Amino acid sequence: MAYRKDGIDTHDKLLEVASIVFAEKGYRDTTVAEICRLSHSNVAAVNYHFGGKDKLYEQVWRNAFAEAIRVYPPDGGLEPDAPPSERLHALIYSLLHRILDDGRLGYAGKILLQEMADPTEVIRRILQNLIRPLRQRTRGIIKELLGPDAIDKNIDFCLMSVIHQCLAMGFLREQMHPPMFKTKVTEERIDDLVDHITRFSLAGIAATREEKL
Amino acid sequence: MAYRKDGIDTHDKLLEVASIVFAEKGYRDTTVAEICRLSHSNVAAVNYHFGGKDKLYEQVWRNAFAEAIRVYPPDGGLEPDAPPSERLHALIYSLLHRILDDGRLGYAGKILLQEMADPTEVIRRILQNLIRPLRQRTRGIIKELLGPDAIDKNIDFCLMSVIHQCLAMGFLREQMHPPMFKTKVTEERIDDLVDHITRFSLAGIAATREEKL
Amino acid sequence: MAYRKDGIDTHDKLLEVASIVFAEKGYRDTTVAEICRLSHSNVAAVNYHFGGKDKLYEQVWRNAFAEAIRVYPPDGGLEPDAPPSERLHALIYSLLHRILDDGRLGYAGKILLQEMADPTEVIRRILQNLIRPLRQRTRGIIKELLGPDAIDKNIDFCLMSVIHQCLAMGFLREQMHPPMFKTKVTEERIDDLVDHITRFSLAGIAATREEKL
Amino acid sequence: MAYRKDGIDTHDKLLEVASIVFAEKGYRDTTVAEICRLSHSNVAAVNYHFGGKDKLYEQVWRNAFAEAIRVYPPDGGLEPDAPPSERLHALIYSLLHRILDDGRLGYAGKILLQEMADPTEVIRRILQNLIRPLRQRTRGIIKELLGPDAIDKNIDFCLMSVIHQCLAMGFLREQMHPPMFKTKVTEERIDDLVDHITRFSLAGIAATREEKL
DNA sequence: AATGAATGAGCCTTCATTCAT
DNA sequence: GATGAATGAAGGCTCATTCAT
Repeated sequence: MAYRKDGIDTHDKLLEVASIVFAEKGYRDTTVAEICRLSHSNVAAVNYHFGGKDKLYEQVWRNAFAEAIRVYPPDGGLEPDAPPSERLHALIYSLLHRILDDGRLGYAGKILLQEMADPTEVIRRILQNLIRPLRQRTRGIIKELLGPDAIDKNIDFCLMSVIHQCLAMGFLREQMHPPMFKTKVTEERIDDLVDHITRFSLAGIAATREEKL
Repeated sequence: MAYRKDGIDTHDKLLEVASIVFAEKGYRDTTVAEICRLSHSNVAAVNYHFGGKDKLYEQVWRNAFAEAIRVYPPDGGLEPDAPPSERLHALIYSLLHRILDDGRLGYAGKILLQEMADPTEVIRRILQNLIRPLRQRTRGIIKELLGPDAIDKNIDFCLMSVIHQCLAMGFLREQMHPPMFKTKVTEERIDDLVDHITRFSLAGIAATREEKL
Repeated sequence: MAYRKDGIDTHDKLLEVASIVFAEKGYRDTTVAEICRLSHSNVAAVNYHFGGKDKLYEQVWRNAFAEAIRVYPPDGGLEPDAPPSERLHALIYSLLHRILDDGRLGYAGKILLQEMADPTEVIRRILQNLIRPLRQRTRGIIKELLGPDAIDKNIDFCLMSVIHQCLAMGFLREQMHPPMFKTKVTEERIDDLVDHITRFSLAGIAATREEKL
Repeated sequence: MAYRKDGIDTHDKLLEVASIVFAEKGYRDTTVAEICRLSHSNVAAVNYHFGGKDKLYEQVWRNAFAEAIRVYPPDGGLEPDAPPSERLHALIYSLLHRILDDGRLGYAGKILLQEMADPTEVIRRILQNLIRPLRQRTRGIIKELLGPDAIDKNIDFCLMSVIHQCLAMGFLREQMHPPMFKTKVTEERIDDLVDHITRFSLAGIAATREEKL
């Protein structure tokens, strides 16, 4: 009985189901039994195929992140020598879509946020490795926008402002939305939001730059 | 010291310990047994004094929020007719301090963020009731800054930008710090950050306003 | 603070409340805390006044039985030399009313039945002591009706038939009523039932007597 | 013998032990731990195989009832057009044996009575579904014996008299025996009791019939 | 390669009772 | 005489993991 009825092997099915369940409930609230049940596998399957709940989670997470990067690359197809304002726009575009575009990314965005909010020890190291390039790229753009005299502290503060505007959308979207905003961020309006954050941030960055002169 | 004169000691000790443990581990990972052990109480103490783990959690949360509001009131002592830019500064000041100032607030900030990241059903209702006034206040300031012709969508987007810059500091501070920023936000530098976010945001808001003209 | 607001002392109030709660839920499902709460006493009151849950229960039971006997004495006011058929009627009358007449007896009947269905070790001894006289009286009447040649086995069988018709009313009234019978035995109809059981039993006894001739 | 080839052994052993323990102590006083211990199983075994204490209890109860009906079918092998007095005899025979014949039925009778005396919410529904046919059958026989002019009230009263004579045997056998009767109802004498109840009841029914003329 | 029965540690909660006041 | 805070034993249940097949 090596083959499944649906032609997907147990390993992949587990991974697929686990992505959904982990994304919705988080690591701690997800039970191995539920994943196996939804995968039409037996309860030992997770341990058999992945060596434990934590290992499965790590694998799910790697897949999610890789997929997010693949679909929405940070450069957005731009040449490295494009104007920094355009590169910032591309970066915000990719970051926001990764987080909010459930439709295309499956559960990658949700898992990313879940993990950031309540990090598992297993994942900390991966997170850092994967995020470092993103940080460097964004930092470079902001540094360019601020000019050669920019001090580290200001760069970091602007970096925070830009990135936090994007990331917080994921965290707070569901919790805060009904009570917080009148405008619901549907997938169709993500691009509006991208434009807003870009414009808002470019002005903000410029303002802190003038300050330094 | 098996028996005490009144239950206040045990009650308060339980609450204090619970604040710490809940803040550090979150609701789900905290065990009643641990709280009782650290409080030098019996395992039944939580049920006796609070009626259950969830009730204790709710109480901890209420205390944390009340304390945060008390120490850092949203108006920051400003008159209601102060200039909107000053009121925005005061608001960002109080919000950021509530979130980041562990020293003065104890565990209020951590618990607030924990709950936002991984909301418990118990808390949703409270959260909304308590946050609504804050949102209204902020929204009012931004509307003032944007002028009478501002459309809801733009107001909401600016509201997001401002609030998210602040809130995300809490979520991401620990997780992101080492890999993300060179500058560590110590308590001494919170005020720098407040100034930055205010300046950044005022410029951002102004930029989206010009757009609409 | 020796006196209560309502002028009933704690001891009696506990007893009264306990009668109700024990009758409704049985010994095991009744909690000391509930009795004390309904009595507006503190949780230690039961232990303080009665020495424990079991002791309180025993007291409640004694009261219930004594009250039942007092209100409906087994002889029904008849002279000992009344015709046996009348004395049987009086006995069935008193037994059935004790069991079914909640209105007048308070919870005596319910407790009696509760205990018979699921006897507590504490109570067994009391039950036997109190029931023995009743059994003897009933046995005497039936023996008279069966005549001098009656054998013990027949006397016992008729005794069972008569008593079980009455007692089972209590056990099965609530459980069996809706599904079992179209006729609901309200308090107004108890006397009809008394007449029925008397007539039914007299004929039954007579029939077994003829058999022996 | 920690692991078994299939779960049937453990499952059945659990069921068997549970039947005994539930029958002897009732639902509330039976602990899952005891059942597991006596079954040489782990404490989690009940939850694994049955989904909880209540589910196990329901299963035990279903088995007990099914077995009782199987061994002593209500018609006792009689044709439906047999004389009503014979059908009544068959019905009393099967009912009484179900209740009293521990030897053949295992613990079916005890559980049946336990549940009737102290009904669990879980079981109420089942009880009614299973007992309804029995009631209808008995009611039909009595109606036949009473003749076409019988009124509902009289039918119900006779139905009570017949059924209660049988059922009460189960409830009261152990509690009442020593103090109540000289004759112990051993299994050998059940048939004597069946004959007695049948004769007693036929005469009783006839007596109430004459009354109506 | 895969299964599923079985495990045991751990969790939250209930409750009768105790004890210092 | 009365209180109520505190206790600890016990109960049912969950869940990731193990192991014999």
